[in-house]
Amino acid sequence: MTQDSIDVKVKFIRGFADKTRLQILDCIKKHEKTVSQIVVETNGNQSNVSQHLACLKGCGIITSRQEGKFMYYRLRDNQIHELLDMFDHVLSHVHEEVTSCKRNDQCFG
Amino acid sequence: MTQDSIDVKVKFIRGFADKTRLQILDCIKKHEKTVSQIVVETNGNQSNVSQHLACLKGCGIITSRQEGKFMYYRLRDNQIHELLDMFDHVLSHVHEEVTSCKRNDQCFG
DNA sequence: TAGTCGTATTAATATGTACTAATATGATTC
DNA sequence: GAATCATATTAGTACATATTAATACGACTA
Repeated sequence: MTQDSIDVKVKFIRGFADKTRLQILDCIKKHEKTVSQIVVETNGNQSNVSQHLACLKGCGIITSRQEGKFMYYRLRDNQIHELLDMFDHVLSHVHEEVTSCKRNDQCFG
Repeated sequence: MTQDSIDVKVKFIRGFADKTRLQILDCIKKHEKTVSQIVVETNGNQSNVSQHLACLKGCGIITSRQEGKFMYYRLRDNQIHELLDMFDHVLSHVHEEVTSCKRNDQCFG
């Protein structure tokens, strides 16, 4: 694996590694939504959501289309959908261990 | 999705969202290795690698077994292996966009 | 064309996380 | 049991990232 491709990989995965972003993804998982819909449904604030959407887009996780003054965001493609499902699936196995870990040092675990 | 389970999900995914940790995972992907083997192969330093291993373990991504003074680390199970493969697979599609993103604000994208 | 609505951007701040160096622990060997 | 080897932990620091509030932009509408 080249240095470059591992950097891209980190960036891509990091797109999923945030609570707000996972909430957004969950929110638009079934069908596209506008920014304000997402803001309401995730109980977020507009600026923050907008920034996370830009981040997700930059990571190749979502795409958008404009319709008048609205921007609709949706998952990039079905592979992203499958990846999200895979997370849930794997997590159903690991859940207990992850929960019980009480590490409290610099490495967030 | 409950608040609790989304927190666990974030934690789990974050386990993968770091260059050093991805390098470690790549290193032990095929078979278990000792800490010092990993240190050498990833060109890391002992303390740092050790901390990341603890992190990965706390995230439910790897497990370990002791043999004398050696600790062997390996992927937790085949699902983790599949997840790593899935990352590579999805990335082969998204690669260009992620690379070309030039965002440079607070949201790392 | 002024005003409003939806979204994006900017700047400031607070917090989280990775890294390094130093030290501690625990198991082996002499 | 002292020394050595493999690994873990701790403390300090630097850097990255998330959040908020304020502001700007762009597209409709009256």
